[in-house]
Amino acid sequence: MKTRVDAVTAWESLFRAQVAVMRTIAAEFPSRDISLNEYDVLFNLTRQPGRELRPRDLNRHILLAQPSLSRLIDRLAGRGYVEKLPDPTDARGTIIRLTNAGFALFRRVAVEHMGSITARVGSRLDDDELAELAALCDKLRGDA
Amino acid sequence: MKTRVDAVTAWESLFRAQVAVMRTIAAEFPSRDISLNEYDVLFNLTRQPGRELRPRDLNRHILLAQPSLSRLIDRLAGRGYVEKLPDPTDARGTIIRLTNAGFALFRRVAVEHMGSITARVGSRLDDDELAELAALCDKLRGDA
DNA sequence: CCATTCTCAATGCAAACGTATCGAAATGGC
DNA sequence: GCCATTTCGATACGTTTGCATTGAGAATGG
Repeated sequence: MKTRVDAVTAWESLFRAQVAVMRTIAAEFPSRDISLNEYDVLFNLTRQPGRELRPRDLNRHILLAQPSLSRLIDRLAGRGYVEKLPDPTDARGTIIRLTNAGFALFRRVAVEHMGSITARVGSRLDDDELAELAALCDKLRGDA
Repeated sequence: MKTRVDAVTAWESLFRAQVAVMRTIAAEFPSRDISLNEYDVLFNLTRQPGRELRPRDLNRHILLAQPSLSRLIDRLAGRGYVEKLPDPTDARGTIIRLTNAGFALFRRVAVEHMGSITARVGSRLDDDELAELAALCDKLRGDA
């Protein structure tokens, strides 16, 4: 069956490309104040209205086990980059909100980080290819 | 500048797709004898003539720091899945060779693992899209 | 030919991770 | 309303990871 092989091949290519790009980007990642996973949490918070999200929802976007994310959030909170608020609609839950300090840190890091991405990704593919790649990956993710 | 934004967007899409697919695949990953990273090492060894490779070369394909890979290999060797041989052409180097037991384990795990990939990846994209995605990712990786 | 520099793999150590588990609160059936 | 089940986030504990460094051998160049 042809599709079986193609699916595995496509995943293999995507995975290796991710490894190759991630290696460059991680090596160039700025700031000793924050790790890539921590940055990713800040990034996801900036994309939400009010810059806040419950851990459970954050966890859907981030490749970390729930306890790991829980501790990562505690570390960010300890440094003042996020704050933990009680969820009025669910007494079990917590709301993680990006602080001004966290947003400032994000913006400072994001500029340089996006420069790395642009240099590494933008140099290999042209605009049409980038758009095509994004469309295929969005379809593959299937959150649409 | 349009390309800057597109490159970042494309990387974001690729990265999130990787997270989404990896989460499914990792959850379904078979066998408690081996982790995904360990499987990846075995996989890369099977792709080489003689099923052997030096740690340095393995490291290019795998997203792990050199000391982490070094210890991962030791663990695999301790369980008999790979063997460490002296490199006749470089007395510093070691050659990591997949054992028969390692190859048998790989094949046993690979069948089920590729089933997960096919189910998750193959169900969202058709054959043409899979081929297109693979081509773009290969170009992005740029090992060519 | 020797000194300097570089590369390969291993080790010490602290930080971060995953699995298993827990308490508390929400949900769903009866 | 009540008990069983599920969900949310936190904690315990062993494992894995990365950074810094080391030692040994290869390459360079004067």
